[in-house]
Amino acid sequence: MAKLEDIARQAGVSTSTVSRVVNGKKYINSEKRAEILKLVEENGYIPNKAARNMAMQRSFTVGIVIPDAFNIFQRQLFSIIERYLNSFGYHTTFFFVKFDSSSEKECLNRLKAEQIDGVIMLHELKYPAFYDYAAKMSLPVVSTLCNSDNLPTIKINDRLAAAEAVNHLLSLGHKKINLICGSGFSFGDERIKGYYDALAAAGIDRDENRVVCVRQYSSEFGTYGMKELLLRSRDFTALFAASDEIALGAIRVLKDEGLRVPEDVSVIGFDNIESSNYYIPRLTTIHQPIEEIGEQAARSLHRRITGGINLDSEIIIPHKLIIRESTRSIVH
Amino acid sequence: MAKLEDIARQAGVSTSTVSRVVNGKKYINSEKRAEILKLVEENGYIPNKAARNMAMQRSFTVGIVIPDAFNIFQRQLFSIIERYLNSFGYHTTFFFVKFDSSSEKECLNRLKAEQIDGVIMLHELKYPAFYDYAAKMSLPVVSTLCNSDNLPTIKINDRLAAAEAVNHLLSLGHKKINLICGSGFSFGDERIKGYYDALAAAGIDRDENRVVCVRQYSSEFGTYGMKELLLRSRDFTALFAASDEIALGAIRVLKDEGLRVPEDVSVIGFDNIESSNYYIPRLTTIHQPIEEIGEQAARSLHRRITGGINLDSEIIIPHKLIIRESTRSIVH
DNA sequence: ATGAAAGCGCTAACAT
DNA sequence: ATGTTAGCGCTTTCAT
Repeated sequence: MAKLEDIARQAGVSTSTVSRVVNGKKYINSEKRAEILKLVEENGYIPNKAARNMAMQRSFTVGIVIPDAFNIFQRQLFSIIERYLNSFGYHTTFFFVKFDSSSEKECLNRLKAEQIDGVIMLHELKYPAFYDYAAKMSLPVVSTLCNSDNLPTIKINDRLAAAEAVNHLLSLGHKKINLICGSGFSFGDERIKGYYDALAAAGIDRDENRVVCVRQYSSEFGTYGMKELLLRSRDFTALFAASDEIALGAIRVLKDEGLRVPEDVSVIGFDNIESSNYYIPRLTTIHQPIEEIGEQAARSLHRRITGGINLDSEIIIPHKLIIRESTRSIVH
Repeated sequence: MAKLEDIARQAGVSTSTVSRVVNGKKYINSEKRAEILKLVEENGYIPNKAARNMAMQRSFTVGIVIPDAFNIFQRQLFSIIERYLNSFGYHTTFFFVKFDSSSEKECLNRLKAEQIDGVIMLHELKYPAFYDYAAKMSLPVVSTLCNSDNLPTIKINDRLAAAEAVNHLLSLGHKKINLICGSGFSFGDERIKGYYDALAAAGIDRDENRVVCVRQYSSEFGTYGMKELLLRSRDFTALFAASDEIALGAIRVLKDEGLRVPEDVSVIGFDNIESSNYYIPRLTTIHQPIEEIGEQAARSLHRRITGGINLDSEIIIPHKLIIRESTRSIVH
């Protein structure tokens, strides 16, 4: 591969001059600049990233930390973030991390090895050393969807959104409302709180038998949750699922048990993944404005990296209730 | 951050010795080794990746090229590949590429900038310079799911699989079988061929009015395809969708038009994505053994990078017909 | 406006 | 078994 020196030799100038031209610095004779640019083009010259990283002590790349077992919604978000980061001039590197400490440690090691400019968390790491290191290096970190360690965060208000989902069910006349939630992320706890908030406001007693927590936010775990709930009691008319995928799994089980949605039980999901609009029945859900969340996350990190001032420590993106076919008025 | 030199100074040895220890080289005094390892641990020392890349002229990372607008199935595959590459000791970097030449060029530039060890293609680039460069640099490249430029490839036999899907429909008594296919990838063409193969073998005339091609393999585009087909004629009893996501979109439209699946029309998909088993009705489909495809792709690339000999230029992974609820015998 | 030279952190050939 | 030394390809201060 052609390198800076090759171009310099061909142009009869020093490597510094070529470097300046390539990096768009000022104070360059414009004829020389044109000549060098031409040579760069002809040779298909692209600067070596490792060398540049080394010299500049930074990498122009940001890390995205995501759970190894991520669901459709998270997958969608991370490619959106990637796109925006790119538009701000960053490369992206992904840190897939499992729910165990050796995996989290591995993640920290990569942070040390690569001289990353900043990181976006779609995952809540437990490993304190990670945050310590980031703090020590004053490495900008923002959190999105979830939040850990009081990082600056870009997300919807999960608690309010969950309450709104339950209020929708309540407004339809439902009183016996089950909840299947996922675990492992703080937004799960928030959604549970929102569920209880709405019920309390409606004067309905807290009943923990109506709540089940599953390990993942996937359809598979949705089926487990629903089966468990069915085992406990058949006396319910509505279900709030903490993700659309959980909802789809749950509806599947309901159907297999001879219960119709929405005739016998109303189901509301959360996220508004693409397929919820193609499901039968179309899923009523809470829309998370994923495009905007991704954009704000990338933008916020960019501001921090470039030393922006007056930064919000929390950006709340407005969610929205999407009423479709899986919920309806209770029949008395 | 601690660097090699710091450790060397503390241990009272040269940097080469520390380097040897860190890289697990032989011929080291075992006491010194222990001492150095202890220091490495205490200092939380992790080698700088850029420096190592530079010195070794390689990066221990492999690039994965994927379409910017990738569907659920491709997303699932790429995280599987990432996992296997990791187990072989590679880092992974993703090249999201759009269907335009500037994006493909950008992809080539990154290939030049980073000293990538090899690449796995989940996408078919048109840009010849990409392949030229890879050839010139003798950069190992393998293709999976799709195939371009006669790269070594790991995939199912799409043509046979499609024929098998159609044969399943045929065996159920269907004769008027529509096809919604996607475009942009060679496997789409293969599946169309397989569709015609099966029909021809059954003595059914080729009828291009039964075939529609959409731009993406998503549910959204599935709805477009189905609407178009419905516009042309209602005289059909079965549909072969070239992806599960297309199938879901199509079934949605069918249902909206008052056509029941499978009572009025049988639908078979392709891929066997997770949600096809939770859909209502559960989707009959062709299973692509995604885990195995990912593993073989990573393994094959690894062998090429490490200079393996006698490498297959094509690995065909066996697919499987999964019969569920969306297809049934025709009612006469 | 341009060049010379030092240095980023590591590896590896060579010497001992 | 270990140290010395010369790069890897780039950026950047310091001169001029």
